[in-house]
Amino acid sequence: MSHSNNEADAMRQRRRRVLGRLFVRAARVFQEEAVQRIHAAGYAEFKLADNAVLVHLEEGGNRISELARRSGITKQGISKLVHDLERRGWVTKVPDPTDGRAQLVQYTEEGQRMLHGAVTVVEALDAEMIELVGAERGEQMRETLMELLEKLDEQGF
Amino acid sequence: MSHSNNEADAMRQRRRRVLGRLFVRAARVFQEEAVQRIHAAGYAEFKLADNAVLVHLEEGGNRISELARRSGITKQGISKLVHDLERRGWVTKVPDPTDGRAQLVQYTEEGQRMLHGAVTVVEALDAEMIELVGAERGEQMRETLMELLEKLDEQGF
DNA sequence: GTAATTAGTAAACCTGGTTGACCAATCAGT
DNA sequence: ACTGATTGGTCAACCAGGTTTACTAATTAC
Repeated sequence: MSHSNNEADAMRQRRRRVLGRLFVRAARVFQEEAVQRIHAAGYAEFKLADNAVLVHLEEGGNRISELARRSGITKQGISKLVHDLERRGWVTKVPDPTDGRAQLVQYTEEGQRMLHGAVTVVEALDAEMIELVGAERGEQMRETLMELLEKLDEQGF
Repeated sequence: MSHSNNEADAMRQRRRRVLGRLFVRAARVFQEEAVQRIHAAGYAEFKLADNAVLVHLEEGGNRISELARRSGITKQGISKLVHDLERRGWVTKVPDPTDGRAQLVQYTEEGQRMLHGAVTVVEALDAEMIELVGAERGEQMRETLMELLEKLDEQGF
């Protein structure tokens, strides 16, 4: 008799299956591995927080306040992060011709190279993970996850 | 013609489907909603970081160093967090009878009530999310996710 | 018994933010 | 054209959730 004793054991078992825990662990593993590989690809100064800006940069540049709105971080926070990214040579600020108060944050050429490298790394990691559970189940999971997020959004979560 | 212009657009589309992003967003939504509901359930002092300790506490208590190992946080970090949880009345430290250096962190009764409330909230939220995509696809996603994490673990990620 | 190890704490620091105060440019209403 | 309100951005002070470094006390290995 495997003396799995009481109800407390069963509870612990149930808690390990909760979506929240699974999402958090999966996110953490993915992010840590991605950052490590980006470092290994020659961009040792990359850090996770950079994504708050980099992910939203579009051709032509974006304003700090827009980046703040999109990323959910205060504009003061973004302002500091952009300054740091400038220092590292990955973005620059140019005056917005249409508004004298504003500045547009844009990738430098080196920044674009870095982005390209990072995207390549991330897509490879994505493919590896899908493969670990098989293409069919993996893509099914992706679709379900996307639908879940969409519904959560609709639902105001 | 919807002038979806160039390849940059396609790239942005692809990047939005990447597992990393999906995991991170799902984790964030789940956690924020769970914390909010735990607050609403009467435990306004609960914070996310508490999980690093609470999730690992077992009957009979655990040592700080053990909690540190399990949670991946330094024992100094855990030490401070435990102190804070003590202040809030949810855990106590009792001397370990088998080792004069050690102390065992245990739930107080109020702490157990809080835990029970939190678990209830989290399980309800889990069920709601599963329902949003339908029980079948939801449970399939959960199983795939669990298998993925197991394989990632085996694989040393 | 002494040396090395382990449990825990304290202090100083770092990162990734937040809030509050402010200036300069723009816009809205008259 | 003027004034008041709004918007874009920065600076400084602070905060949370950690980490590193340095240390003491108890235990274990020989």
